Amino acid sequence: MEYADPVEKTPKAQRAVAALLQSAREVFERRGYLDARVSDIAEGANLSSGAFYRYFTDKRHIMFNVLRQFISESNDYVRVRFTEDEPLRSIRLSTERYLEFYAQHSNMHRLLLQVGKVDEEVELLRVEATEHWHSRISRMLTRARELGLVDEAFDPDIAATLLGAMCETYAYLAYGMGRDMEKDPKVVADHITRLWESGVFSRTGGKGEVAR
Amino acid sequence: MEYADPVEKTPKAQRAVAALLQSAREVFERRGYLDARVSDIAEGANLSSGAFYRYFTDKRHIMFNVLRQFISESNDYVRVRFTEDEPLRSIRLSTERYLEFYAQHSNMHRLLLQVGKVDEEVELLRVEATEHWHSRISRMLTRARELGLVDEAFDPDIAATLLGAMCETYAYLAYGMGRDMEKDPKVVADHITRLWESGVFSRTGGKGEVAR
Amino acid sequence: MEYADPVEKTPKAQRAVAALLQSAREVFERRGYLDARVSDIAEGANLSSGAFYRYFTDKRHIMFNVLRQFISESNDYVRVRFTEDEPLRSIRLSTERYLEFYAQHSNMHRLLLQVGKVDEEVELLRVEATEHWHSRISRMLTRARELGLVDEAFDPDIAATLLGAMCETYAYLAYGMGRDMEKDPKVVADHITRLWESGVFSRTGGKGEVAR
Amino acid sequence: MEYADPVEKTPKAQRAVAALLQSAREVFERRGYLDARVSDIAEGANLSSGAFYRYFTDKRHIMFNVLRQFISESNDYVRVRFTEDEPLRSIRLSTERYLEFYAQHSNMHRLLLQVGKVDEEVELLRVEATEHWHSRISRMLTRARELGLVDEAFDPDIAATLLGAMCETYAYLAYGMGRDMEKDPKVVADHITRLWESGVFSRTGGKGEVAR
DNA sequence: GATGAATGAGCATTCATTCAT
DNA sequence: CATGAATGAATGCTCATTCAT
Repeated sequence: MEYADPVEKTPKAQRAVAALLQSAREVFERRGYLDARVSDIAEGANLSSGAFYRYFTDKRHIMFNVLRQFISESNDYVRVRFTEDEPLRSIRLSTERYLEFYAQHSNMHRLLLQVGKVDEEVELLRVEATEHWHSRISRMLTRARELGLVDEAFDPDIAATLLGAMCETYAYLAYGMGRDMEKDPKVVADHITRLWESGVFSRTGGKGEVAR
Repeated sequence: MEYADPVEKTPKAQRAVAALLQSAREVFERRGYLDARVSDIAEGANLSSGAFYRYFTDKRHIMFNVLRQFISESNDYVRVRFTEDEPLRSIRLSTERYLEFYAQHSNMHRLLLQVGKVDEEVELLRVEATEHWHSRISRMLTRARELGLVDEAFDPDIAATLLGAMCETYAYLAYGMGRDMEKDPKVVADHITRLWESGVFSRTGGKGEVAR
Repeated sequence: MEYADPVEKTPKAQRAVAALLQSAREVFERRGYLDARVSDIAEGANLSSGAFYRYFTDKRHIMFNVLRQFISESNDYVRVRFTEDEPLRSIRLSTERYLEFYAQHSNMHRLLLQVGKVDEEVELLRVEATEHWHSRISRMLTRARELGLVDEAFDPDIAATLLGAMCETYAYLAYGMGRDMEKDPKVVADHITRLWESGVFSRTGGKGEVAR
Repeated sequence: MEYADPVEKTPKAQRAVAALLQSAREVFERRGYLDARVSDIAEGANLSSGAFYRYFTDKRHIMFNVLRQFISESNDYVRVRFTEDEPLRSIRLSTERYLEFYAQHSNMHRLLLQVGKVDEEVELLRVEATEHWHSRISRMLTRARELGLVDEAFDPDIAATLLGAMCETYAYLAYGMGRDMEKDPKVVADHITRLWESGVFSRTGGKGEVAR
């Protein structure tokens, strides 16, 4: 937080800020936050390292800006309209969107995760963004419950968190870590949605009751 | 990998290794891997920093040992026997165990996650441990499917991964980040299991009861 | 030296120079010479840092101007007319004036001293100003000696220097350092003058002669 | 203050500290505090710059040590025994000692003065050392006053301060600045003492009373 | 086997000064 | 003339690792 967005008036300065942000993003993606040198960032923007400090307090400052921007983009992309009589469709769409975006920006997600593990405040930022998404899903569920579409037994908050957890970790493994897993967002979203819809266990199935 | 476990013969040397591992674990938990100083670790074991290098190649070496040991403990704790005719009961138990262990060792999990984001090889270690757990669940599911207990539509691997994802992320938020969430492993495991059993959505369209 | 006084023709330029000098003086007093930023000086004069260099060669240049001006003010204030038949009265008055001025401008004195310790040439400036004062006193003494008012044994130059030394250091401690000392210029000047007049030791007192 | 004296146990470490202090003193005398580089100090002690930080927190730390040591040496040198029935002799001796020491260590005095102007805490150290000397003289005067040797009109504290001021500033000009002045400590001490003894003005002289 | 002293690479940061606009 | 963006030299400091004792 603490860090304000740089607001520059002259066009030249605005260009410099933009170039620095772009360069920082590239350098961070390439080398990670810890190994990124301010001089590299500046150089990537065709600026001297001194110029960097005209616009940003330090490396952490520009990192915050880069990540905030990314989180914001991500939020925008994932946001979907809620269709009342088909709540699962909305959730499925949002899930798919999340996976798509992750797949396309796995490097930035990697960065976000890395920095979070090293910088408490960034982690808070990240988690709060996640929770923001959860809370939207939670609201959808609450509404759906009012419509009698959702099992009364479920706490919408927990359920939303669990959904988010599935998406996030699956995406990390599939796209971030490149594990050998189904990659198609549609297929994965489908699977998740089905799990949500009917559970894993066969409806007709005999003994699959919750064990106690 | 690369690093062999230190195998010392003399009792004195064995004690030194044990003390260093213990100290390293404490220091890592307290300060994180990056900020941990070798000298602190040595000091915590009542040894000089020079002595450290008699037993470990470098800081990374001891970190690997500490983390491998933790992962191993974790695996042991989470392993449960599979009860064929009550697969959900087994899964529920394993889930609960996982959450319990996480709650009790959230600092070590935090460490493991941190280091993973900074050291590729450690991340592999961590992910493979996770996948090991997934694969056990996957095998349970496959077996349950053969018994007709599981919906044919589900890919056991994906399902297992999704289950693991829920546990892991939920635990991270609840215990690692201390977010304001349900903390009781039993309650959470219950929720997750119920989701698995019947899905979120009401079967009858009505007020879908929780299966007992 | 080297630096010429800025002589600007247009009224605008003259105003700029005046504003810069004023601002520089304030910034120097507030932060000291070393920590003063050219940009702060310029800003204080409502000018860009680039404009600064239109009027002054560099930071040192304006510092010289500020200090020369201060020294000149000081000289003017301290100058007193010599009353032939009452030399002590003149000296006392000059002493008092010196102390008064110092008390009122202790920040500038602090600056002058600071810069002197860091810039040989400034120290010369300062010392020469001091010696200029000394030499006036010395001339007074010489004249007084010719009149038989002063003990033949005294070298006027040394005596003048010693007088100046007393004033300067006392003022530094009392006004510059804020030590817990008599602050009233009149009282201090009185003391000093009395010392000059009759020495510390009791005239009638027994064995207080100069030890050899 | 804040800084503790480095107390090292092993002889090697003690030698390193001594070498660093010696080197620091030389570098400081040669280049002044501000322009001295830690690396130069280390190099002068045949050590790497890293080694420096094993013993000292930073440049300021070693500077404090160097200056404290110097002040202490100076105090020791100047301290003289007080001869009750010849107070002036004691004062004269102390004066002479002060001048001698200053002449021999004018570079260190220059350093002390320079640093004081830039570091508040050092200035306090310096001033307090000075005042310590003053207070000793003050005590001598008080005692002498009790013996009826000193004019009742004099405040011993002010008088002591004035004496110190004369010595200090004279020494600075003569030895520190190399001005063209009498350099022989005996002669100067003589002059000062005479001033103290009988004042500048001729006893028999006509109108030289203190002007009011 | 220990000790702990020594090494030295590596990077962030500041700000006086210059110069394109 | 003024602006304010860009330059870039210069150095303090850390700590993993090595090595003399």
